[in-house]
Amino acid sequence: MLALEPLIAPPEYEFYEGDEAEEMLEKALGRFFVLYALCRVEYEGRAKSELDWGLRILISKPDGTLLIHERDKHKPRNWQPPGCKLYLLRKGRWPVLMSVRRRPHEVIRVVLEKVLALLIINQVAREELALEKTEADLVSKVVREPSLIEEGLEVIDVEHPTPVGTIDLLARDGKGRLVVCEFKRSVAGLDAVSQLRRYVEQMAEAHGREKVRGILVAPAITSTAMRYLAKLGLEYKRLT
Amino acid sequence: MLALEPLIAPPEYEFYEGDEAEEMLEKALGRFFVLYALCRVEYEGRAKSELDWGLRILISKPDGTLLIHERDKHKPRNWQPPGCKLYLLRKGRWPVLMSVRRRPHEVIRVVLEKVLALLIINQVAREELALEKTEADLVSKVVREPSLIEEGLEVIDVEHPTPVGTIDLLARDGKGRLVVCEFKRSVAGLDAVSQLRRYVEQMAEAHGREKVRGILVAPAITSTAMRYLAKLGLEYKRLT
DNA sequence: GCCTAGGTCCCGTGG
DNA sequence: CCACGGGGCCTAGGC
Repeated sequence: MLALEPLIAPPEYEFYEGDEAEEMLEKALGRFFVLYALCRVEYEGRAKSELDWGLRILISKPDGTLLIHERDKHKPRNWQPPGCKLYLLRKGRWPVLMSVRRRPHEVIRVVLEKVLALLIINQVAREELALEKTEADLVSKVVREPSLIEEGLEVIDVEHPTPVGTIDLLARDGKGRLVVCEFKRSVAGLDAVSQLRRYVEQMAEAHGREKVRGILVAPAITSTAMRYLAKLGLEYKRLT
Repeated sequence: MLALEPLIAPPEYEFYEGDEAEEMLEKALGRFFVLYALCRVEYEGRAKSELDWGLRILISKPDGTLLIHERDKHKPRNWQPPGCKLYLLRKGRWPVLMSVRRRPHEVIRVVLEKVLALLIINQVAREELALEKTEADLVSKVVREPSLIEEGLEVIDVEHPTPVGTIDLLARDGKGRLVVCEFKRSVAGLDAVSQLRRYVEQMAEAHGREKVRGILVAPAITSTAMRYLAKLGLEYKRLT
């Protein structure tokens, strides 16, 4: 049985470079692999960055995803999304991993000085079903039980398309007025109010402003958003 | 010299479990480590998910970041941001890695059936300086050269605070009118128009609508956004 | 701590 | 293919 011990804290003075490193990486291309290496990283595309020599963790997935992580933070320091192509080339004595995205055109080059660890993985789980409490769940809750917003409400449509975007839920109240509902699963901010306003004014064009109400439905709302909402004659309904 | 070979494609029938696995993981806690394991993942917090038994890659950083990657996609399947606490516990014969976030309260539990590989890393690069072409760069370009927007423009303020958000750039035109500029580094959409409108109307309250112009500055704009913009009497200036 | 806004956002969905 | 909007968004910056 192969010991897993060597996987624990490989001493820093052990590594591969040059031809040796290139050979190892050749086996990895197209597979799921994790690389721990001393490298330089250049990115150019919509934005641009350069990372000087440093020890980094690189993850490459067969779907074209590339992630370059440093010591801190959730987000990778540099990355490439699925669909990109990975190439192995040479720059002087250094092997270089190059990932290319077509649209928009973006390139990452990882120049490898020392490969400290390479883990090539044969099998990784794919996406499976998993439940979540999303905004859509909140909407369907209201579709089933419109009185959660207010008594006498009647649902007309969900995901209702307009020239200025899609209305989460469209309804009619007890007095026959249209009710535009915008849902937020979390704290609603200024952007949510602006969104709701766009939809309300769009509907008002056909029906008249006095015949249209707008309700922001969310578990909470920021104070500035609340003030802005009130000023526009729109409403807020707390719903968790 | 420790061979790196064992790091390459460890056969699937080699693994640690139970006590052995727990011992290995104890050494890893608090360090930067990469784990390849057969595991089950439960997440509960703002949302909720459950992943059935599967082979996954788990990255844990000393800053509390936890990332659980599957075969595809850029984003981790489950994660925890920096600042979370990681604990190692036991559930029956299974070691469990539990990561806890305080606010909002969120928990991830990774139940470990088999540890196939564990890479504990001593040193990883931290954030370094790196240039980028951001929206801020676009703004400063205009601050230095206001004629890029139009002749006779005079910059009054940048990052100008208002009760409904922060105006990217505030200026005065040749005819003494206020000019509110909203910048987008990429294609501007409906949201950008709504944002600009909020600011323009805010400034109009003090100065009168006819004394205030609003310009959306971006390399491109969607057609729906352009229509909405025109309807509101706002302007678009292409700038890359 | 709250709140705003950007991001190489990614990602799904619908036209 | 574009475009819109959500996200457990994350992250930075201001107050």
